[in-house]
Formats: sequence, structure tokens, C-alpha cells
Amino acid sequence: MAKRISLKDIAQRVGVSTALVSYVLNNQKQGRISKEISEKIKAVAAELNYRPNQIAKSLKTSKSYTLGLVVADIANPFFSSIARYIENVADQHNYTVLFGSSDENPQKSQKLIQTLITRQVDGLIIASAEGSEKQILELQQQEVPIVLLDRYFPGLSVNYVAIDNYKAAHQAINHLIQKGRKRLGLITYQTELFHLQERKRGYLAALKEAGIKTSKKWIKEIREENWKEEVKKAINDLLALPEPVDGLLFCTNLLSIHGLKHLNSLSIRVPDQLALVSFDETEAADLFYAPVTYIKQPLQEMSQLATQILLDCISKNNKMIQVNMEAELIIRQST
Amino acid sequence: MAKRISLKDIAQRVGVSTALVSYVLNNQKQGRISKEISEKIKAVAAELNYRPNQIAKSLKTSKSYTLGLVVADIANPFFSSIARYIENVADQHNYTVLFGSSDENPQKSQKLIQTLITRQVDGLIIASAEGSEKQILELQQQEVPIVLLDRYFPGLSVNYVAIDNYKAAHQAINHLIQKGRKRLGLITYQTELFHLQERKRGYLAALKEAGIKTSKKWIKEIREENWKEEVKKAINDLLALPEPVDGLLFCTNLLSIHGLKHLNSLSIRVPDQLALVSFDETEAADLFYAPVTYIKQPLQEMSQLATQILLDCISKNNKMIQVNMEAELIIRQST
DNA sequence: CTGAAAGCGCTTACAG
DNA sequence: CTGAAAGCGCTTACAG
Repeated sequence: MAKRISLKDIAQRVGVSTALVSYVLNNQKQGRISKEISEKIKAVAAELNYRPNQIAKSLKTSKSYTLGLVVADIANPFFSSIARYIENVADQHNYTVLFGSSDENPQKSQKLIQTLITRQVDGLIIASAEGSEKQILELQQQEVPIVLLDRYFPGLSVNYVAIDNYKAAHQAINHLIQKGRKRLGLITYQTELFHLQERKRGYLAALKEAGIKTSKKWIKEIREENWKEEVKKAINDLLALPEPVDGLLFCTNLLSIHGLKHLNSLSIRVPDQLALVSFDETEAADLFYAPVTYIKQPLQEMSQLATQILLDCISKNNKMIQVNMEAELIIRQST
Repeated sequence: MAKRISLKDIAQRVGVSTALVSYVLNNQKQGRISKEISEKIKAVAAELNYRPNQIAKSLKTSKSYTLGLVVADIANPFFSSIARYIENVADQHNYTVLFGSSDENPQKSQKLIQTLITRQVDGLIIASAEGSEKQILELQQQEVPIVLLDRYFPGLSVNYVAIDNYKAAHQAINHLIQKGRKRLGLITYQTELFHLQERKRGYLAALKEAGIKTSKKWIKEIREENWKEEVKKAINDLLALPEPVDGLLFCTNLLSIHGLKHLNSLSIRVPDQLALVSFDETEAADLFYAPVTYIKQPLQEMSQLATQILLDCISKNNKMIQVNMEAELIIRQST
């Protein structure tokens, strides 16, 4: 890499101190510096193609103007959409974003968070992995500005932006019941993640309120390893019951995508034989032969709000904000 | 943010110099430091929960251990997959990645690149936007380690990793011709981007070799603004020709996804009436009622290789590497 | 209006 | 075996 131009180079060239160069290039002490010299400095800076060293600036000011983003997997369109919305807001405020994927693994998550801290990020947006509660608590104690997105821990007094998962699932199941479905399956992960627990709770409550006796066999909890195979098996099992399910809720976009692929190969008639609802938008759900009814999270608003809260928190150290937004049920042909 | 622990804090606490602390924490001068003092330092560092300040380290060593990634849009699954593969390799070498989206806009691209340079990234991986050739050239002159991914400029002596786009399109069109198709449409962007030009060139060459007289009406070049509408119109036009096309190649994943959505609503019979091939894997193509034949780019290999080349370039300043990998045509029901 | 100087948190030749 | 010192590229109170 070629030697970079520093303030010192400009100062030497113009014959002034680096302090003065710093002032004029940062538009400080406006009007208190002679126009002549100020213009000379700007001209030389342009001529030498000067780029300030943000690292040096950061060291001095203890502000890195970078935000850390921790998600389960940036390759998952759910998270990459979020990343993009965050990037946009960050960019408007001259922030850049460092990202990392935790793969729902607390060790990875911990390592990632430490790396980002080491990189002196000014704050973190985290879609927290299962079992990362202690890590979040630690960050809070170290007073690292932080906001949780999508996932959160009910016991923690930490900023978060999420949807009301209980209500969203409840509403989806109500919708299926209204459509005359009596035996309702649920495909979720085997997990302690609070947002998924809430979805299950919403499912159970809606069934109970409708006076439908739930069968344990309706609830399929997929384990992370080998999950694609498990989704197939779960669907097969649900359809092979003596009284097969006639409605089904997928609790995440990935479960839905792979479930749909399998259903596609099974020549199940949707919605006649099986009505479907899924969490989150996916291209796959759009292109399924019966476009799938889904629970739309306001991802853009959530991401923007989370970023805004984080930025406020960085600059003003304000009080805690916890937001549960409303999701919207988008009804299509699969129900 | 709580005050962070520095080397100085540890040094004071132990009663040694910061230099010594630095040496033991970095495992330098192994065995040349008394075991006793070395253990004391490590113990105190652990007790105080010391995290080195990577910013300070970077300033001193001129290595930031961050890589910059510039893509068109991180929310596009094509790019977010790439991002994830890059992240993995980077992580193995203790690098972190800063990303940004250019939206195919040269101004944005330029601003992004400058921001990343300012952040002192050690190198850049760029899926270059249209019209960014001059920017890349500049980076090269400044000796910034760089590798282009997916897109590149034929005139530039800059590292790149991409596929052989000409050959991939050629092969896809050959396949359609073998299947007996005579009137072959192409949906691409109106762009100077070399990789898309190459795809068009492959399309034209394959037709020519087969002795098929091409009609200009078969080639639809979509403009960026309002592109979703244009894709619909393009498909309508191709099907409304006196002699409608009976085969169609989509040149990117997004064109394909939105094209498929429209075809879905049109009750076109695929492949009987219209055979389809698309560039890139998408969930949407999997779930289309006739799973779509597609050109599979080896994204993982490409991303890994690009990252490896970049890292080599950073550490060893080695010579230029330009790679065109083979894409693979995955044949499915749509043809 | 301008500059000398200190300092952010590290690393690393150099000296002993 | 260990430390004093310089320096990475900036910013900023302070002094004049």
C-alpha cells in the first residue's frame, strides 16, 4: 500500500502547524483563520488527495463511527434485509457497520461481540442467539450502547425492538380457525429463544380460546442440526396422523421455505387439504402455487427504529426503550 | 460507556511498564520474561477483563484487520450469500468485515469506497457498480489491495474472481436449442456491466452457431428505475409477438424472481409453452411449479478464493490473479 | 489569528 | 530479564 498523506504532510507543504490544518479541514474556528491560509490548506489537501485517518481520529476522540451488527446468519434474507435498513440509517449519520454471524451459537456470539468491542464499535445491534443472555447482561454492565432486534430477553432491562410475537401467532391461528380448520400443526424450533416461545404460546392460547383440544402431536420442534430433514419428517408425520392436520403455521421464514419445498413435492392440495400460514415474507411463499398467507413484520420500521435508538443512546445516553410493534397478517390463497 | 481498561492500568496495578504488559499479552519474547511476573500480568488482565483497543493497535501497526466489502445491495440474497462466505474466511484469519451497498450507483460506490479507505480497511472486495472503472483504477494506483468479485472490467489489470459468463449463457442457450426451442428471449438489464454484456454475447453466439436468425424483439433490456414493471412488460411483449418466444433466459436472480412471479399469474405452461433458464439459485426458482433450470455459480468457491487472494495480497503483495470459474447448468423441469 | 504541546492506547527498537 | 522513549495520525485546551 502506498504511503498515505497525513496532516503533517500538508502542514509541512503549506508551512503551518498540523493543528491549523486540522482546524480548517474540520471547519472549526470558522472565520478566525485567515482566508488566504485556509484556502491554501484546502487546495493542498485536495491536490495531495488527502484522506483523514479515521483510526487516528477515533483513538483521539473515542468515537469510531462504526456500529456492530450481530445476526444469526447474514445469508438469511431476513437478516440481510435488516442489515440493509440499518446500513441506510447508519450511513445518514456517517456511521459504517461491521457485521458478524453467530449461527445461533453462544460461543460464536460471545467471540463476535468481543471482537466488535475490541474494534471499538460505538454500539451494537444484536439479534441475540439462544443462551446469550449473560453476554447481553455483561454488555449492559459495561455500559456499551446496545439494542436488541427481533429477539430479546423478557428479564433484561435492555433496549429492544421486536414484534408482539404472541399476538401475531394468536392472530394467525384465529384466522385458520375462522376458516374452519380444526387440527392445527405448528412447526417451530426446539429452542428457548423467547420470541419463538411466544409464538408457541400464542398458538396454544388461540386454540384453547376456541375450545380446541390440542394434541402434542401437532407441535413439531425442529432441532438445528439436520434441520432440513427434520422439517420433511415433521410434515410427513403431521399428515400421517390418524386425523391429519388441516392447517399449519411455520414459525420462521427458513422453516417455511423448506416446508414449502417439501409440500410441493408431495402434491398436497393447498388450501383444500392443508391451509398454510408462515412467519415472514419470502420470495418462495410468493411463488408457491397457492401464495402463502404470512405474518409480515415491519422490518424496515423495526430496523430504522432500532438504529435510531442506538444512535440516540450513543450520543445522549438516554433511558431504556422497549418496543413491541404490531405484525400484520397478509391473507392470500393458502388459507 | 464505562471507562475501558488499558495496558497502563494493568501496568500500574502490577508495578511494571506497559511495554512488559504488551509483550506478555502478545506472547512475545517467550521465555525471556520471568514466569512469575508474566503470570501476574495475565491474572490481572483477566481480573480487570482487559480488552485490547484494536484502534490503537491499528494506528501503531497500520493494520486494521478489517476488510471492506462493496456490493450492489446486501439485501439481495446473491450478495448476502457472498458476504457470509467472505465473513467465514475473514474470521478464520481474525479479520472483520465492513460492508456497504452501492445500489449500482457510481457516486454511492465512490463515497463508500472512500469511507472504507478512511476507516483504514486493509483491503477491499468489490462487486463493482456500473461506471466505477475509474474508481477501481484509482485504488490500484494507490496500491490498495483489492479484488473484484462477480463483476470486473476487461481492460483493468486488477485481481478478480468471476465466472465465464459468455460460456455460461452460451451453454444455457445451447441447452434450450437442444430441447427444440427456436425463438429464444433474453431478459437482462440495460447496462454496460461487462458480465451482463458477456451473457448477452453468449446468447447471441449460441443462436448464431445454431443458425437461428435472431430478432431484436427477443432481447429485453430492463432499466433500473421501475424495473419490476418493466420485467412484466417485457414478458408480456415476448409472449405477444406474432411468433411468441418458446424459450427464455433470465440474466440475474432478481429478474428471474420477478419474472417468475409474473409468469405464475399468467398461467403460462412451463415448459410446454415456454422453457425457462435463469442465472443463479433462488428459493423462488425452486418453488416455481416447474422448478427452474439455472446456471449455478460456485459462489462459495468464488468468495473463498477472492478472500484468500485479498489476504495474500495484503500480506505478501503478490502478483495479479484473474480467475474465471466454470458455472454449472442445473437442469430441471422448466426445460 | 496561529503554534507548541500533550495525549488517545498501543508497539517496538534500543539500551542496559 | 525489564524499562524509558519514541511514534502511529489525529484533536484540542492553552498560551500568546
